[in-house]
Amino acid sequence: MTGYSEKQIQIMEAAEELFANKGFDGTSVRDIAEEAGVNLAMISYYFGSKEKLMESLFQYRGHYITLQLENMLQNKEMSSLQKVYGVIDSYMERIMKLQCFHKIMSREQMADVKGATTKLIHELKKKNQELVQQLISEGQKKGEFKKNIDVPLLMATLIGTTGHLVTTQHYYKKLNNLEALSDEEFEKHIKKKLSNHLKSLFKAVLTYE
Amino acid sequence: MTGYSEKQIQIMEAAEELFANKGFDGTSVRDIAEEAGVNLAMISYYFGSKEKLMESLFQYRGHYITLQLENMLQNKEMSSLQKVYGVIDSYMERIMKLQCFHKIMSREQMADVKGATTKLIHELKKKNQELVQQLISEGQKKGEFKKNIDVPLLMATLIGTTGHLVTTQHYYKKLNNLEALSDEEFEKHIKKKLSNHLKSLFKAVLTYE
Amino acid sequence: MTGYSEKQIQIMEAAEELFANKGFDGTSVRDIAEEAGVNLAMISYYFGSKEKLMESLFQYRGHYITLQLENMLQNKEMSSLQKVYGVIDSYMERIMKLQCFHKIMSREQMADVKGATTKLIHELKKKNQELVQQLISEGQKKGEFKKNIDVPLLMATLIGTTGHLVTTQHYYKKLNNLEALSDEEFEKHIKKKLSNHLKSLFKAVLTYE
Amino acid sequence: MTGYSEKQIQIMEAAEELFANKGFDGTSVRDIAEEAGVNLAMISYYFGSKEKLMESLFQYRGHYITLQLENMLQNKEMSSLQKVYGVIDSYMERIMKLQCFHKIMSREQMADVKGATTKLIHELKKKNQELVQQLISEGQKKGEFKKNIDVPLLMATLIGTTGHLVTTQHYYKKLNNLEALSDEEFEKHIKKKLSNHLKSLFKAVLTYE
DNA sequence: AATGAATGAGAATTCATTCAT
DNA sequence: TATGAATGAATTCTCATTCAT
Repeated sequence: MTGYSEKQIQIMEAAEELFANKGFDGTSVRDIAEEAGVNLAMISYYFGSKEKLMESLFQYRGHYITLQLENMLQNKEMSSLQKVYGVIDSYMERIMKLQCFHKIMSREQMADVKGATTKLIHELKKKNQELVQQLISEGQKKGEFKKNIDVPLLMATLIGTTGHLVTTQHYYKKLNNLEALSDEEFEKHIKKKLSNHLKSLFKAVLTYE
Repeated sequence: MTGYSEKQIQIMEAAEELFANKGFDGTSVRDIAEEAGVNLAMISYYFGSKEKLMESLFQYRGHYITLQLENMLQNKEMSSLQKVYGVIDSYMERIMKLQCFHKIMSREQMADVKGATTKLIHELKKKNQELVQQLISEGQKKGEFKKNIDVPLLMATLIGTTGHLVTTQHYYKKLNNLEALSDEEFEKHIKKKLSNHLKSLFKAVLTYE
Repeated sequence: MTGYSEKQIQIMEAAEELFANKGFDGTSVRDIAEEAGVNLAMISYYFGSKEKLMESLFQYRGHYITLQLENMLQNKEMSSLQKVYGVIDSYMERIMKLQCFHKIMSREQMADVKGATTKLIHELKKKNQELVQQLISEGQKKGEFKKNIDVPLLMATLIGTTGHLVTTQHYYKKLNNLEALSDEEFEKHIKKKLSNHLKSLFKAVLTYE
Repeated sequence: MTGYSEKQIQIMEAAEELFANKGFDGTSVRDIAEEAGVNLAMISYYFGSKEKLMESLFQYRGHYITLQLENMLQNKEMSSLQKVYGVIDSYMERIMKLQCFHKIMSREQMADVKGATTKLIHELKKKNQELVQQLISEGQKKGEFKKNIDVPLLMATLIGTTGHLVTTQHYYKKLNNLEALSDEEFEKHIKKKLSNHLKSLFKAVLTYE
């Protein structure tokens, strides 16, 4: 139970796509209302303001984003590398599923003025980094991983590479002659490639071989 | 000779910072005029419109961005890996120097509607990818590099990691307790770390050891 | 029997206070609903519109306002001056009890466009003036009062002085260092002062000594 | 020199009339723009907002209102009663000339929320009361005036009577069959009547005969 | 070349009211 | 009888741009 009505979700998802592609300021509430197929005044009615709609969206998606990974991390039978692979796939999967929301987050992270979303983003990043740090430390203790791993930069590579690919997929498609592929095929293609790429990258950096 | 007067550059650089941090639509021409310390009407007067100011900015910075690398790539005395290292440092250096402009480019790449900047970005990406491709191929021919290198994804890692770090440096600082550092110190710190990180990443992925 | 349900009165009294202090246009039906603790739609439901609510309020209060004085005026044992004093006290009392309503009337009287309230106000003023005129004439006939009394201006002094004090009591309090007094104490204080003031004024103007 | 351009004054005077007759909230900036014959956006352009336009109006008129009386009060040849008459005429004259502005002030004084105008009104009232107090005291010292004069209530009578007449002149006209008179004639008529009325009132209350 | 003044278009939001239940 | 949801119209204000000088 998210606490949002069907119509509210309809509005948030319309806003999500528009915010992702046109930016918050580039999107008018008219655009959102039209895209969502609701009356213009409903947006203020339901969310109070455009700003608060954005906050609601963050809460709505943020809720979904956080409580992942934990049970996998506690699994005693997986090797640390397997767990890292799990993190990679899970992260990638999540971004792929919430592409629009991640574009919005990317945009927000660039802003100089700290809005209501800043704190949420900070906490999300903190939590993610801690989980991965924990995982790497575990691998190091077990002797699986090298010493001297720079976790923050490793995170930057995971997040940056994935994010870059997602936000520039249109260019990627054109640059690599994949325009014939349907959206689904392309997503499948890119997921596989990216997964392999990141795994080989992480393996090379983390392990002794 | 860039063809831009001092005042025009003043305006473009003010716009650059604002566009980077607040987005194109989040920045008003009034903001720009104020930041640049020029009369409001000057912007339309000099550039025609806000849109065209953006295009001028791309031309102004794009001009600077492209004509790099070539002579280094033709150097016969450097190993391929050294050249790759050169590319990494040169790219990183460039992004660091033009952080604002790169933020703008990141934002633009997310947009769905293809503006006047789209073509420029596409060509830039194409050229970069070709140069690196060429370099990798050379390394492979020389037996320095492994076969089966996925250049587009490697580019995504280079660009994505660097870009992510630049655009989220504020979070990085806070997350890693580096807030005491001055901007300069931090930049130096991050450059070194990132350079090492990317080089070890590329080395691990490209070479046989 | 006024013909209004408890809930309707609740709404009208909430509206009365808000209209008095914020003006008709400065008060939203939402404000009224909230203040009255009723559902927003109830107001249209019960009164038809905000405008009609105002009219109902005028009817509700107007009803109460008019049917005063008459029996006192017919009293054969009071002197004319005593009757004038009675009018002063009765008028003052009424305004004090219906301060909010009188603020609303003051506001309405300034309006250029003649609303539904205009006629009611006109009739009220007419009736009042006639009654006082009658009373003065009686006093003149009896030789108690001077000739050449300008009744309309005398009314203006009665109404104007009282009204001014009521509508600006906040300033009066501050200007005369009475802020320590409770609302009740202040009302008592002001009533007494004003009664004395008006009576001495009227006595001086009306009588031969 | 008021510091306001011709166009700004044009706007303020249009606003003044509308605010007086329809109230601040009952007047839209559209109304003002239309009445003033200027473009809608000019109002924000010149004054920032509707609220600030109101403040400017208060400053514009307040400026004119205050610096009166003083030299008359210092005149050694006039009797105190003559000076009081002077105050009455001067006050009345002022209100008659700035009828609209005084309506606005009357409205503002009823408001519960203290806006930017509150302080100005308070100071104006304070100054006025002090000047009159001073004048009465002088008359008392000279033995011209009675002891035990309630100055604040006397002020209420001056201000209230005049104000009431001004704000309800339309009713006064109709009630006293003066509708045939032109505006100018009526103003002349009312001025004379009111002046006489107030003077006789004050004389009766202040002096020993 | 440069600018203060001006403007039409469009922004977000609030409003009184109505409707379906 | 009563109400949560919905809406068209109108609100204030900001915007990028242009014009007269």
